[in-house]
Amino acid sequence: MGGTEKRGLDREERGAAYHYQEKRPRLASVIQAVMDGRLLLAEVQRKMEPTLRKIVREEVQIGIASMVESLKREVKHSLVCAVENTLPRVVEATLPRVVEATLPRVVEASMSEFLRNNPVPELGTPRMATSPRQEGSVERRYRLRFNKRLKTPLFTGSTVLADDDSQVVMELVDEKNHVISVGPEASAKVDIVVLEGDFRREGERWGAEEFDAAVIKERPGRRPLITGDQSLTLRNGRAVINDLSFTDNSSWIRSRKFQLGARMADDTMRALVKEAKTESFGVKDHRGELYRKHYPPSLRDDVWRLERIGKDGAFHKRLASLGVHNVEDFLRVVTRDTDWIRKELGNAMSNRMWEDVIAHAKTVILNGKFYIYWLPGMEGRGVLLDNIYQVLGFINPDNSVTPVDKVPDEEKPIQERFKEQAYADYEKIVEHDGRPLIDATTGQAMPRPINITAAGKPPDAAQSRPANAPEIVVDQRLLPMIPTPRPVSVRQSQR
DNA sequence: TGACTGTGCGAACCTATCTA
DNA sequence: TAGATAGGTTCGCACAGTCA
Repeated sequence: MGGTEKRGLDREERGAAYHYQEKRPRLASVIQAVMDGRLLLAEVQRKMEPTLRKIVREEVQIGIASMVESLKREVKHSLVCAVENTLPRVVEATLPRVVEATLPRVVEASMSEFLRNNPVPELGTPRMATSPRQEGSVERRYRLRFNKRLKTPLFTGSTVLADDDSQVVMELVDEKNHVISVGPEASAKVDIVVLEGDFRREGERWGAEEFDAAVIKERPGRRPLITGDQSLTLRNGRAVINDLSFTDNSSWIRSRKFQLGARMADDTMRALVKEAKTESFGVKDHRGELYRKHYPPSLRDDVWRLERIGKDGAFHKRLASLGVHNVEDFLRVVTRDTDWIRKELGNAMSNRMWEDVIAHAKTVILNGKFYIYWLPGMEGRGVLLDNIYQVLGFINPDNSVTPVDKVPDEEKPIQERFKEQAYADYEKIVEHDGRPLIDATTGQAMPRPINITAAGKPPDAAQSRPANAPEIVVDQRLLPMIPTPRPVSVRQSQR
């Protein structure tokens, strides 16, 4: 097993390995490669640019230095002093701009002259009038964009979707964000690539070369990092990403995050169209999704879907041995005897962990069913409970129900004994047969059981789930309905 | 044969408790 | 109070079985 290379180990080294920077090629070797026909035009330009940039910078510096010297000779001593004090700052401030403004023209002119003097038949006529390699050299008129944010976190093997579960659409837009639907660009091919997670922020400028340098390839010996729609063809400026998934997690990369990027497949198009990228996101092992906790959990979820209870972990095994297999089982046993189940889990379950488990479990959506414990030897009397055996009220012989919060004070001791008896004899609790249940104090149908949190309030799933947990919307129409009540004689308060 | 899926193993990580 | 320790969870890796 590769146990020596676990989490946190050698990440920097691995990151560095994947960010191997190509050494700057010597001009002579580049020229030789071109003459041999081993380099394509784009490669030539990419390899020569650093050298040419250096030459231009040196020439500009020499020119400025020469100018300063002649100025010095021509002005009086006092003026020379002033110039000496201010010029360095001026030069420092203007030099980068001078270089940036000069470099593209020099590169272009040098390339043309170089290729005129060194004709390479396979290369044909130089076609790149502008360089997309440097943002700012030529403003790219259009840009690609992902129409929506991605749904995160992503898992290996899962299809990449937008945060609203729709498909992600690639769009070609202009500077006013209008989709370009006509012209050759609107039906061009687009490549989808994976980028390093810390590559630029939204709105920042970058050049094509920087973008390409941030592209991540799969780890050695592994399948391609993404599979599916890696090559799209725009139709009227749009292309749907139907089926794209990651084959590997993002933990091995320095930033531990990826971004999806999109670039025009054709170099000519890249001179006109800026690349797109998404926000950075983590890609987790597929098992992370398989074992993911549910927010909120459902009554039928395995108990390990609750926070702090690991699948096949110690608590899961202990609960299973006690007959607690799902969230409903767990909540029922908690309602009946919190102290007992708490002790059964042992000291390893700290108070804080216990609070987390309970808080998560109580965000469950109840299904609205009623349960009844019929008191033995007391004809027609029973205890009305919800799914998780919280007492809702007490059933009277006339089939009406006194809600638990409306029990007269003088009856509370005996009702408390009924409740304890129900919990002690819980195996005889049965699901309600559907007869109408009428609130004895209002004459209205008994309200359907609602969720009661530890704080005594209905849970707010959006508040209780962690920030990164997906929001689950429960369709209330799918929940069982309480039978429509028949008008029956309302039990008036007779005591 | 390669991709996919399930699972065992073990290291990293988190949290609470213990102890000096 | 801070460091050590212990117990539990999470997650990456590797491997075996299955399937197209």
